[in-house]
Amino acid sequence: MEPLYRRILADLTDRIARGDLSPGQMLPSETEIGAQYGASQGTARKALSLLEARGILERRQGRGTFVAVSTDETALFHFFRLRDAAGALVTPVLERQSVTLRDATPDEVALDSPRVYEIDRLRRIDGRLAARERVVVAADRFPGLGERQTPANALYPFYQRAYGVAILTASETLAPAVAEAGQDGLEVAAGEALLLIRRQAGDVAGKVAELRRCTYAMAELTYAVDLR
Amino acid sequence: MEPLYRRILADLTDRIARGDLSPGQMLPSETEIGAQYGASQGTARKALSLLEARGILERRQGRGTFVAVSTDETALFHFFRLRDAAGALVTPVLERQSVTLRDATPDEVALDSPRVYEIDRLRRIDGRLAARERVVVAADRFPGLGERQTPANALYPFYQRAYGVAILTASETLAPAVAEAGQDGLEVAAGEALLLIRRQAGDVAGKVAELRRCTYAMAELTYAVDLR
DNA sequence: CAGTGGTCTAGACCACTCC
DNA sequence: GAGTGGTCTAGACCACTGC
Repeated sequence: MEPLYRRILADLTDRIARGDLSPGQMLPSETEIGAQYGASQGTARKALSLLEARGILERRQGRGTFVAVSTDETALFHFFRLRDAAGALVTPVLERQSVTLRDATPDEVALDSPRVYEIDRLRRIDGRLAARERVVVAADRFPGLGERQTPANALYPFYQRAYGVAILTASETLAPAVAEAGQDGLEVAAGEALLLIRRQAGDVAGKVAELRRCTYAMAELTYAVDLR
Repeated sequence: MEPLYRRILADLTDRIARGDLSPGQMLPSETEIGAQYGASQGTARKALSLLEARGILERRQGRGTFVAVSTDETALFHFFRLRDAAGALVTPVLERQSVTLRDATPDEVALDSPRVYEIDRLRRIDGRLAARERVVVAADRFPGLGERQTPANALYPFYQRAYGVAILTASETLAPAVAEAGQDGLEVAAGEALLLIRRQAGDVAGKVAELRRCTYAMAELTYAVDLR
């Protein structure tokens, strides 16, 4: 028998993943949610606290409980790890990007979709073309992405705003490399150090929602991680 | 007024950090801990659950609550992120290591100690000298480290077993680099890709307990991270 | 079987936010 | 002042562990 708080947890997660509850929306009080599931306030509270710990909800004493909203700040803070020599956040500037609709390749099975959009972005760091990011998402989860205005900066707030897809987790694989001249369309010299990053990003329900392959020319840059 | 559960939390953390409660030791039951602090079982439970979430305690229904023990497995799982091309854990083999007692350098102020031990390790990956790790700890927290037998593999279980210092967190800074021939005493050719990693590792109380500077020759290797 | 943590309740009071 | 989450209690029953 599954504990009551787990059922509340699963049901709320599901409703948020389906878009039944949207970003920024206020939830009923603990007492009321408890009543809806035939549970006490304490049991509803347990589920709500767990959802808060996962970053799915935000709760504030005196205000209420809200579906967490992804902003440029939170997205950068969680998922953008490039820092300069002093440890300060680096902000690449978009040079150009293209969006293509195509068939998924075999190594994109995790997206579980035959058709995908690929967003290809070239960005400048300190004036130099030093970042190339190829982002792939399932076409059926992001319908009409090719016709939309895609944002110049963080994609995750856009995913949430336009499609209700909240990115909460990512697993990355990093490898250093030595550049060939002009590799990946970047302004890099042969023999320069590069950092190659592959990312799988997951949504509220833990499903893979995005894949990326990035190349960064790393003169003076570092990648910062916290392990727990 | 600080909430009761926070005082229990802080006090237990402190007792573990001081070595008053040692790794593997069983704690009293929830009810009894509550009684010791003049609190109910539910309040003690809240503190204990938080300590479990932080990895400081381990709790098991029917068995009891125990101070978490660092094993080779948990240490590798949390803090050793090198993987081979297939994503499997890489196991470097110790070639040789040396331990030196010396004055702390200015960039080691985080250790808050005038004297430090430096453990310098060279390790083989797939038969090649491909890993150099320089580990620095405060001499007064690890007395006699130079005279002890230091382990061939994971240091963190050793820190905990021998000195009661449990490593729970680490922030790392990664940078790719291009090797010079024989750099850092490794068997690397000029122009090969390297990964440089600096780490600050924190203990139960959040204090910096260890610094490391590592160099890895990365042919076919990757570094895996999970972001949340 | 006794003892542990895990779930759940019903109710109290406090701290904060907003009108 | 009304409504929210945050803390805390006392007690119940269940599920699991180990003797």
